[in-house]
Amino acid sequence: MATDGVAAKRADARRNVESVLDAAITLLATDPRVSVNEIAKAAGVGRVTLYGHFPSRAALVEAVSLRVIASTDQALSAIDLAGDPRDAMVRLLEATWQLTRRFGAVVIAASDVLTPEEMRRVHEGPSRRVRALVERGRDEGVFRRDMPVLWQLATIQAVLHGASAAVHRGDVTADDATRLVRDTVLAVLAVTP
Amino acid sequence: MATDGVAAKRADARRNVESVLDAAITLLATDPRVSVNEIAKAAGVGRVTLYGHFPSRAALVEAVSLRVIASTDQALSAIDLAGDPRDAMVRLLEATWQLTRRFGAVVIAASDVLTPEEMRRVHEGPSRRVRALVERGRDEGVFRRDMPVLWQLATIQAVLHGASAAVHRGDVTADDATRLVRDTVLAVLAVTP
DNA sequence: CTTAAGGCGTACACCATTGTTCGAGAAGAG
DNA sequence: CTCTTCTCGAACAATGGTGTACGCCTTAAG
Repeated sequence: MATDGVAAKRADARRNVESVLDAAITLLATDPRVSVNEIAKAAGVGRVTLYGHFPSRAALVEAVSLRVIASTDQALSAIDLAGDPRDAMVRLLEATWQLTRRFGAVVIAASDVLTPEEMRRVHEGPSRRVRALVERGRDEGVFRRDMPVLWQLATIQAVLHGASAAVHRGDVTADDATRLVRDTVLAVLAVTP
Repeated sequence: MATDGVAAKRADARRNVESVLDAAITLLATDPRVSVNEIAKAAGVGRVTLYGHFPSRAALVEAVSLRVIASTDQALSAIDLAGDPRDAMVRLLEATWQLTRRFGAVVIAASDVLTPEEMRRVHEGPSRRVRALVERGRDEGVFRRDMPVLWQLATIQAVLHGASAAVHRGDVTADDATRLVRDTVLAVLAVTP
């Protein structure tokens, strides 16, 4: 009965776990404090069933975070970061913007649950790539060096977050935002003439 | 007994209202969901007493919002917006940055309580000045025109918010942030060479 | 000093949310 | 088909927050 050393869940159980994770990601991405009830309802599953798979709300949020991180890491690792740092940054931004739109406020939900240490570790993966690229651009003289790298990373983060809010608010369309994020970040990073 | 047509509260009552508002602003500025209990405790006042002055948590948050708005409006109306738009923007940013640091997350608390309509109206006051300045800069050819004004405003907002977070996180000092906010926003607005 | 307004703590009702228990029934695995 | 696993709803306890009622004490105002 066990194809593995471990339990081997039934098919509908695995299906339900998937539904719950999907629903949780979708809802948490726009409202970090949705109730377990709403998540279960959106997943087409009873609340008790959900608790059968995740021992607590915190555990669910953590599972969602891990999935988001994995998805993010996978998407970003596919990006070619070679060549002119500006072009590489454009590619990286494009992908990151899609991820920001998709996952948005999950980070906030996570920060309510994960320890600061875990949060730091979780952030590190994706931001490492951006950081490396920014540093290379600085070394090659195409990105300005009169600001701390950490500040430049924070600004990129802020622009992405702000763009997400602006789209949600209806100030700009999602398509326009792609271009605007790109141009804005490049303007921030560019060396002053 | 009534110097006015109205009630004329006792001296300690007015003092307590002040304490509560001060404490509420301080606490809400870093955590938008503090409990009434904590606010009362921080104000050195019983929870019941607080409810004697504000009928509900929402009413308190609204009063705080009004006070913050008034304070903001007063601070910003003192800024000279004439002359080179870039210099005027620097002055405006300096003041806005101080306000952002001081009041921070009050906006978030407000958005949980006020209707979207009220929120819009409340935001309009302060953002009107920034908007007018950005538009003048565009007309005079010193700010770029290949982005929507709304986007530029959103970006300024995002940079300020991000700076606040970066300082809180310890990535940069508050003093450095002043300069960095200035340089970053100017880079975003400047016409491309 | 007298009086009324205000402050304080306790206690209570109310609500939403989390997490658990139970038993009947549906659905997958063999 | 049978057996085991899983689902589901209802019901329950616990928690933590909001808002109210009451009685006693303190303090400002005249």
